[in-house]
Amino acid sequence: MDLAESFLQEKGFNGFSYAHIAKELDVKNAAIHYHFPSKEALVSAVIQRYRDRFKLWINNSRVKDLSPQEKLDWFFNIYTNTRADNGKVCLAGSLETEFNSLPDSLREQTQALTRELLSWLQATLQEGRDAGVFHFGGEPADKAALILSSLQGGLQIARALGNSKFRAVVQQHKQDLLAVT
Amino acid sequence: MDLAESFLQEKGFNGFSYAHIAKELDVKNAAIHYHFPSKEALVSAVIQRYRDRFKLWINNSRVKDLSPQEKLDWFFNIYTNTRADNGKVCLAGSLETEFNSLPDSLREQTQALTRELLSWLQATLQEGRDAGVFHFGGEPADKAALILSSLQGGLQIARALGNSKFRAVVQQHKQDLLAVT
DNA sequence: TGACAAACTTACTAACTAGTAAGTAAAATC
DNA sequence: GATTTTACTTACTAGTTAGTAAGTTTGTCA
Repeated sequence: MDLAESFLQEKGFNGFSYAHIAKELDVKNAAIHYHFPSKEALVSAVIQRYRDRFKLWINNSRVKDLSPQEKLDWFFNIYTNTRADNGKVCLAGSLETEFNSLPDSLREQTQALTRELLSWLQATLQEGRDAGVFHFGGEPADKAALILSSLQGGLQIARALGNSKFRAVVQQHKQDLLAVT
Repeated sequence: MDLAESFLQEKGFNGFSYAHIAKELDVKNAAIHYHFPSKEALVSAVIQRYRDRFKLWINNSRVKDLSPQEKLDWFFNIYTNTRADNGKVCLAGSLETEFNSLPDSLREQTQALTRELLSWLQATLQEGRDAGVFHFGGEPADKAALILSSLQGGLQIARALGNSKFRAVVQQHKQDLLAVT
């Protein structure tokens, strides 16, 4: 599952095969089918694990009790670390690019994951604006959509044009949110 | 080339084959190899055409003579129309997701395309801020990276969660840029 | 009318894809 | 000590992939 997750983020759903994983583990192709009957089942388990992990984090006091600014920094850092790890891309973003060639169950998993990221971000933005530390007009839901989009897209652009482009995105968000208007 | 471009934006580089194009055109597989010796050559020609088209547009007086606000609207509309056309995704974004499994010449083409989009956007933001119609702190290059990232990412999120998420991104950008601080 | 070239088709290949069926070795359980 | 379960391997299959070589039709031009 670790390898599948890595491959998804590095090469996309259509970019890796059972053979890639088998070679890496030095086992045969069929050994993976023993644990996961289909590629669909394997990737579904990977997304589920990712969702569970995120849920655990945001409900843990280590994140829950942070200030809105620190929460946002924590969230940005997830993406910064993803970027630093072999230029990986957000799992949700990777799956969305190939959404049209995904089996139904994986589409649903991708939808659920994206919804969960988005709603946590929305709540955090709301909380920060209510506390007077974030400044933005419009709906928190819209600002959340903008920020998540740019993080997903930023990781992709960074692949072509380098790390500095991703850092620029994060920095600009902080500038936009924290600037006293 | 039209079909290849569509498939790239709908299913990604690894998501379509010569067979898909051949079937659509009602010709044999080998007929495409006659015109484009390799998939690499085909996709390279598609990206080059896309770059040429963008260059033509931005240098045409119909776009060149617009106000910064109108220019930005024109740019946003490219993405809105891409979204409306079968839920397609930005060509650059599609290629970046699979950047790691792309042949060298396509990586270079993708880099060049992204750089061109980014530098036009940066110049337009600069122009708008100088004219006093756009309001943002920090560097125009960073704001350009943020906007392009979010448009690419927004098209992808829209696949999972629907059109409204993409509209939210565009609306929030206008809110952020035009709000008098 | 004949030569030539453009745009194919037919018929392949070698490599890779997800997935399966049957057999095996070792460890856990009764 | 016998039985069962776990975690594989061996040996496949049917379908798809990009790509090739040789032959065919069609239109153009001298």
